[in-house]
Amino acid sequence: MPKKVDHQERRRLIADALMRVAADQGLEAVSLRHVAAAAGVSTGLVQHYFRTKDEMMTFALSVVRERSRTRLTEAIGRLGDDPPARLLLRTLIVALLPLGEQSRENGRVALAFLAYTAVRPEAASSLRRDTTAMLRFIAGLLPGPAPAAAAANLLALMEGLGVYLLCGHYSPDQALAALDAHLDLQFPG
Amino acid sequence: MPKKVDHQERRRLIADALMRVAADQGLEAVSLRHVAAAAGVSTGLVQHYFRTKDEMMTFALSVVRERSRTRLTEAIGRLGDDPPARLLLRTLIVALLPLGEQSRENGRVALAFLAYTAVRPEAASSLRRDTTAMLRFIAGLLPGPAPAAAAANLLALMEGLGVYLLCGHYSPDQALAALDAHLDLQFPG
DNA sequence: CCGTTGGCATTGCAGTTGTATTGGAACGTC
DNA sequence: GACGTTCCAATACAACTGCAATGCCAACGG
Repeated sequence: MPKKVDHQERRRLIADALMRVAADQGLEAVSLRHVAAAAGVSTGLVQHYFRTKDEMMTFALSVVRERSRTRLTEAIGRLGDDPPARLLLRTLIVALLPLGEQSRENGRVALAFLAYTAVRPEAASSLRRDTTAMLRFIAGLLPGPAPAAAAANLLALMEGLGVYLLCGHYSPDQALAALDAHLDLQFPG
Repeated sequence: MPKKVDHQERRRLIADALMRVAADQGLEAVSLRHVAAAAGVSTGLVQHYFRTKDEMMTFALSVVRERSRTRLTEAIGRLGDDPPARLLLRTLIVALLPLGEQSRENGRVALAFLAYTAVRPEAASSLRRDTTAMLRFIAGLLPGPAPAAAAANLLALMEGLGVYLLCGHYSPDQALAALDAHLDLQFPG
């Protein structure tokens, strides 16, 4: 059975093209042909690696999540061992906010998928798991009497800042100022 | 020139149908025919009142904004004169959060439009004006040395809570707890 | 060396899309 | 009552969609 190409790599290449299309024309513009054209391949190839469009979408969503995860672990890794909680949290959030150019692209796609999953509950479970994991992690770092509520607070703040950044309602400076103001409240002294 | 029907009312009826479709199948499912079917009218009628699909979308977006505005002013109106700042802010935010059933529907459409405008900058300006107006209003109510940052903070928190509520990541109780925790920080004493 | 198998391009198809066009019914104005 | 205008339904059309079917080509196992 001859197998020369790396299946996973091809899928990732296609998902990349999908994200490029989705990032600057929206998820509605994502079609087999558009994605294939953006990837510089034939639609047959796309069909070969994804039996259905939904399969392709699901995979692309997993790539989006993976990218965020990667950015997060790298940023935290750069901090060294046992950083102070406030710095750790700030780094975590800054890493996930769409501040740079390619993180903006990722964010746009993530926002599109958010609206997408709001309508397709079967695809929402993975995202939900991500946020509950984040919630637990953040709650473990926060001082105060009610870390769970404070964690939900901080995570929602991050999400809102991300949305407003993507839509151009907030400037990066504004967003960071708001974040720091919040951390000032959360870490008194 | 015979004019028997109320132009604005018809447009609103169509926009209602559009929002119903968008709320439970997403914006991608919004087509002239679907909207017409949901409204129980012919596609010709839809075309008669909106020369193009984009015109229909833009109008629907304005209806979404208007609905939020109405809910907001009604909730604040119920408060009477000169309510304490914290109560006023909480009421404002609770009114805009997708907690009830029909406010969830509105929220879903709003979220879909958020992703929509993230890709079509020409449609984003009205939303941007809304948030800057909100920012100014909230900043005027907040104590502390940096009300602007605190306002951006609070508004982003609201947006994030809304998103997580719509996606089912947060329960209403969680969201309200997070909100109150934040207000506790913002209004010490 | 040859058949089999995976990789991929091409084409076809039925269904949906936005929009333009056509036609007629209902109505106010003269 | 005739006329013009508005309202709306029906249909036509080209472009696009997801998907299936087909066929060619290279590569590997026997």
